[in-house]
Amino acid sequence: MASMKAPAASPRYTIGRAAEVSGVSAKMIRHYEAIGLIPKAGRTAGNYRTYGDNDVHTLRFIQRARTMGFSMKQIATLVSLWRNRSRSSASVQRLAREHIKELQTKIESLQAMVRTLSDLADACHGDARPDCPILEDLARAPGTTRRQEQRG
Amino acid sequence: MASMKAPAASPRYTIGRAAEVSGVSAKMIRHYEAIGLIPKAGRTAGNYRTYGDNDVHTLRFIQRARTMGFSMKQIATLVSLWRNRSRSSASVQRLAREHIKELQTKIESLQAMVRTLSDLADACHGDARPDCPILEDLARAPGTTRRQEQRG
DNA sequence: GCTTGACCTTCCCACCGTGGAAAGGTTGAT
DNA sequence: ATCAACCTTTCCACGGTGGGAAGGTCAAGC
Repeated sequence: MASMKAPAASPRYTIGRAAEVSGVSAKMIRHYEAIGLIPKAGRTAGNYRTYGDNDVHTLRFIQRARTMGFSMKQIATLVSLWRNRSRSSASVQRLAREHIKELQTKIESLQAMVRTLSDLADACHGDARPDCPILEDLARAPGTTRRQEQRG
Repeated sequence: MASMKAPAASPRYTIGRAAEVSGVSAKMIRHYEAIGLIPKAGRTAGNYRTYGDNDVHTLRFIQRARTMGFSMKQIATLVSLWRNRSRSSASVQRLAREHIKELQTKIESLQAMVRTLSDLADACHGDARPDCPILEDLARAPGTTRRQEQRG
């Protein structure tokens, strides 16, 4: 490796810098290390953690996976798949599709809540009087006839 | 109605029975009491908590509000509005509409995740080869820094 | 009586993901 | 030498829920 302009065996970042450039807070970087999601960082003589470009790259990967709503556990798998050059794209796709299903399930249950609440809020006259279908519904005994609430 | 309405002065439930009929676990009933969401339960001579019909009714109210996705804080407000006979239906409606907005925001962000992931999963051939647009996307730097080409 | 087992009590620990804060050490610049 | 900005570890909190330990209570059976 006699390359002159070489990226200098990757610059070292402190945790604060790594946080800045990766978008993961210093707090969370330490946490990820503690739970074994990322390897233990190297240390300076003064016991400061140091990070290189590839560490930062990993952190960005994790960060982006978080914005996609993957759990820590799923991310651990994703990271190891990412690192494993002999992975199959099928395994990654499977994980993604499973996560999509989870997301859709969550979306549906939230939508059901919205439907119910919207109906109730619409039925509520919303003035100074105390009568309120929303409270009446919440107070209703289970088993009472309900209108819509269930998709389909 | 001058006659006695109750054949028995409101049956008393143990926490386990109250949990059964309200759908709130005994664990959570104690928790709700601890955080002041419900008043401290009465006790028997043997220090057991006792609950009456109205307590159970409140628990069911809380339970139903949970299934609608209201937070504990919102539920605390709802319960007090429910108890307060001079509330305005407008205040309840406002709370509900705010919650609906929160739910919709959450739904939208989940839907964005689904969209992104679905696109990526569709673009992934999903076979034994390691090439995978999903990982490539997660690894992609937001700024630029496209150092480590993952098979361009 | 006494034992058994189901129930209750309190208390502490865990999860996930994140942030806050205390109390101290290191670094780099003045 | 001092000061500010950074780093270190450790503990605590949130929302909500569950698990379990160690002990008390109660109703039933023998």
